[in-house]
Amino acid sequence: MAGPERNSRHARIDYGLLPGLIGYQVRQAQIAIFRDFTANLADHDMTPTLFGTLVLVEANPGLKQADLARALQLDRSTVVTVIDTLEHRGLVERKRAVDDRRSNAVTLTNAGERILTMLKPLVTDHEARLVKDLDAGERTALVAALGKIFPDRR
Amino acid sequence: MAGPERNSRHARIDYGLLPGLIGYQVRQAQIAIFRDFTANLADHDMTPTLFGTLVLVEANPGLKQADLARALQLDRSTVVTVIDTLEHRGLVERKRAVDDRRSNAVTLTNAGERILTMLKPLVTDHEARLVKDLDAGERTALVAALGKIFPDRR
DNA sequence: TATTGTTATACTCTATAACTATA
DNA sequence: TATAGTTATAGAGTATAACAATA
Repeated sequence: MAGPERNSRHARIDYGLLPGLIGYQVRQAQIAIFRDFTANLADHDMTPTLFGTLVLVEANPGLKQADLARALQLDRSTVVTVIDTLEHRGLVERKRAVDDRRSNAVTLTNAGERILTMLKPLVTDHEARLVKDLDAGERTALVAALGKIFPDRR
Repeated sequence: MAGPERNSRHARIDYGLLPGLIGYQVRQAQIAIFRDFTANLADHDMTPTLFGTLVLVEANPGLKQADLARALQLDRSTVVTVIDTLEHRGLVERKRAVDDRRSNAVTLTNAGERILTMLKPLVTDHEARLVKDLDAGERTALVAALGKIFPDRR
């Protein structure tokens, strides 16, 4: 067949102004990232939010749920569900905070520490796939630029 | 006030390895972007997916639903819901495609054209807020780098 | 045989509102 | 009065599986 048609059997479409929009690019990237993350960690039934929670609890033993909510931009009620999930799996524990008895101090269990040790290399592999087409400078610039997009982080 | 304490009454937490992860940064940015987008376009009850669909249909009159699904990384069944929503609002129309009678050719209505003309400046404002702390070079680099993260786009 | 659109269905993630206990 | 955690509930967005029509 002559003419400008491409090899793909799918229509070649015009993305209009979308490719120039940060919002569009971030959204599309996030869909791809989430798929790769969950596929790569499927054996551990792990999502980015659950993993991030484990990392934050490890880095801040006794972290309070409200602080976790602020850190991950989640509602307090959503954090209850997240901690419930991890607690049911035996990966974290809630204890009443000594300095403020309204709060829970969340800590990793030994099992939680072990899982996190296993997960980190998998996440490193996942990240390596994401940035495989970026050089070191592009990668650093990307992280820095993204960080400036949500300046409401404390 | 002396000392390194900050003004915030909230705990200052250690983000551990999260800030270095592309996946984390993209996710946090996306949450912030989605909130700003929907707040800014609340009067039009518009989401990024609905807006993106209008843009793609405008740029590709007669676009087929399956192509839209590929372009936005959505399932075909999800696209049915998206087009239903826009059709019920009178912004797009489905017609049977002449070249392939399995497919629908989706087009903007006049109302859809008008709405899109109104929305574009609002999205431009939204985008300007997102990148307000980035210079032009950072902005260009960010778009390019994000585009390389989901290379499965056709 | 494969693809398109559709339907029915269910799942995940998230938020809102109201409650309680503490501060 | 305000905040932390919880519960019940609901909504948005998404996908899976099965189907009819068409290629």
